[in-house]
Amino acid sequence: MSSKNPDTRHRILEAARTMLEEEKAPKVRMGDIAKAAGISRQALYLHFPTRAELLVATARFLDEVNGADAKFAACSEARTGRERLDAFIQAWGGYIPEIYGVGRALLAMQDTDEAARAAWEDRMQAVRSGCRSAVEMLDSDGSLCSEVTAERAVDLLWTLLSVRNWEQLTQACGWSQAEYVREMQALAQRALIRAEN
Amino acid sequence: MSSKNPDTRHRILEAARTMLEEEKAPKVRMGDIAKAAGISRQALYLHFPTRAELLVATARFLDEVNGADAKFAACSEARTGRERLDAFIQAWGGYIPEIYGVGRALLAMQDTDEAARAAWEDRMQAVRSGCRSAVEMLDSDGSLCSEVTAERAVDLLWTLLSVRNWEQLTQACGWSQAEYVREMQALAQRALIRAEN
DNA sequence: CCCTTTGCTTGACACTGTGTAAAGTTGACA
DNA sequence: TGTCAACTTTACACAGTGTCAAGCAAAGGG
Repeated sequence: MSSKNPDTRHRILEAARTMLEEEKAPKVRMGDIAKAAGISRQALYLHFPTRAELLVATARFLDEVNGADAKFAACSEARTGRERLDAFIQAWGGYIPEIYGVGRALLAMQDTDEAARAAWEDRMQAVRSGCRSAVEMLDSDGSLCSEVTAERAVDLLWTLLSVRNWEQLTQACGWSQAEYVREMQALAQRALIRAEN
Repeated sequence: MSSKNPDTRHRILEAARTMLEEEKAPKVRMGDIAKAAGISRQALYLHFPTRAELLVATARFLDEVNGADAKFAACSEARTGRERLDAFIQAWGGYIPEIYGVGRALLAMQDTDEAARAAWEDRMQAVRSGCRSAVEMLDSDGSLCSEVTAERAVDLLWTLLSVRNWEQLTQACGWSQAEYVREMQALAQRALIRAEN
């Protein structure tokens, strides 16, 4: 639509990706990204009208580069609910650190920018639908814990796997990624899967 | 130290409390609070040097007014680990909505303001120590799930009970406060308590 | 009754970051 | 040679935080 040189656009996205990988993603400014892309701030606005839109585009770009969709899709090859749950949590454990920086930046502006909030929510639908498919399989499997409805279980799982949780457990509690994934697999199993009696 | 009229200070805190109770706490500005307190913006800065410090003071004020400490302390009267876990989750379920607004405001600026981040973390120590005492009792009780260490369980519980989770489940998933507390009690029990065999 | 201090007021302003506007430059292409 | 597209530079509006300086009004002591 409004974009000009697709090459420049690509350079911007690459620059944004690199910048936003770093620790302090929410502090990355438009000017920083422009400088890293080797263009002026105004040229940046020619390609992306707002910061939120640039961040969203970067998130999409990241997903594309990392083949996020394919990784999630691969989970549906699992043949039991339990396997799918594990596969999904594993996939998610790899996904979150990939988009962590951009996600943090987007989340940080969600209070002031409704578009950013909606965009991030939209982004998270991939994760949420992964939760849903895992839980549905548990349900049809008969392995879903009888004390929880499928709908409830989706919400719970989705919340357990939110970026915020990841953040809290890795940063404040010092958990490693591997620990986190393992622990969440165990937690989800204990909380969602019918106890074998 | 720097404070002048303690009466004015109190009026400010009351005004801040009221303003921050509302939906869009992170958007509440210094000027808004000053106006609500019936003073000028500059007078506000005479009492609280930064926005972060005002928010922290407001949080403390809220805790005091609501007798938060007493409510958490009452949990230790429980005589079994299970009871204490339930009592604590119940207390927490009442606490979070009380400080929700201020907490949201503080969390929203944690990326740009290190002081705000540290202050909120500090505030959350009350909740975290509640988690610790509940888990410790489960542990000495013999009712803690054998698959998880006590330290791990504290981290997990703390994360389950974070404001962000509350937020996600109530806002995005439409859960009510009562549902949330009930469901978290159940989840914590399934995830942390040894299965009766 | 004056005089000082205290607590606040008003008005101006620096600073940061986003986003807009306008005019100038450069290179490709016809 | 002329024109168009993509980008540049400079300037600026706007919002919000925090600072500074001068003024004012009331309380209280000499």
